[in-house]
Amino acid sequence: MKKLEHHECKSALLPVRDTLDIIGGKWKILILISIWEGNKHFREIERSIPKLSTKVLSSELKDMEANQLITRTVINGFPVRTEYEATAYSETLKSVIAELHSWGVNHRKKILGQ
Amino acid sequence: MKKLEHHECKSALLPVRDTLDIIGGKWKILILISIWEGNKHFREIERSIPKLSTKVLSSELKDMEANQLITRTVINGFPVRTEYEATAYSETLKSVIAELHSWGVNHRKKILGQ
DNA sequence: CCGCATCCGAGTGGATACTG
DNA sequence: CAGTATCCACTCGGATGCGG
Repeated sequence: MKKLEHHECKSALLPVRDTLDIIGGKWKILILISIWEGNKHFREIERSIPKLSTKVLSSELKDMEANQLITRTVINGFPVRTEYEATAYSETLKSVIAELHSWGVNHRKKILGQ
Repeated sequence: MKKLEHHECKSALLPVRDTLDIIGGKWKILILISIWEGNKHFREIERSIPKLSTKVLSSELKDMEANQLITRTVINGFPVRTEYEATAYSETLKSVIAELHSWGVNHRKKILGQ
């Protein structure tokens, strides 16, 4: 993708903020990765991420469902079980995460090597 | 850059979080863009970004200086003036921002088109 | 097992005033 | 002009308990 020029930055802001709102929190990427790794159930996801409370997990999952990164399926029976799964669409975030990762690796090298 | 595979995600997390910490706040990208657009002085930057208080601006600028995205130069005289400038290094964020932007544009299209 | 409701403390961020 | 200090409202998020 081409680089943004300075004069284009202002108009670029809203979508940038949208994206940051969606993946920028403290937990969303962790949760997404946990699901990518195969965790499907609420407690499974909770246990896979230290320090994450049920309240926060619950609200994060709702956001992510609204943004179509995951699906939520209730399986009737007793006890009730719920399955969360990553959507194909969520895969499109991988290039974004890859870019964040790449910059972060380089930045860490730069800051520490001084 | 190649896509991340699932099993690589865990090790990818720290650098991703680093990057999000650096640009993920509510203001940092706005401030960076304001400086890219030519605003150099504290009050100039403040006035260019609605709702941004001096306290927050002050602390954000410190973070950004620590991360070498900007430089701070005090010009003696009276009244004292200070110049903030974006570093060449800060330009490396443009591809990250471009990726966030591109995903955000597409996401907005997807969400609204329903 | 799933996940919401409630309570509550800590931290964030806004407004304003003030110093150098 | 540049930035800090203070006060305060508000939000966030942790702990816990409960209902389905």
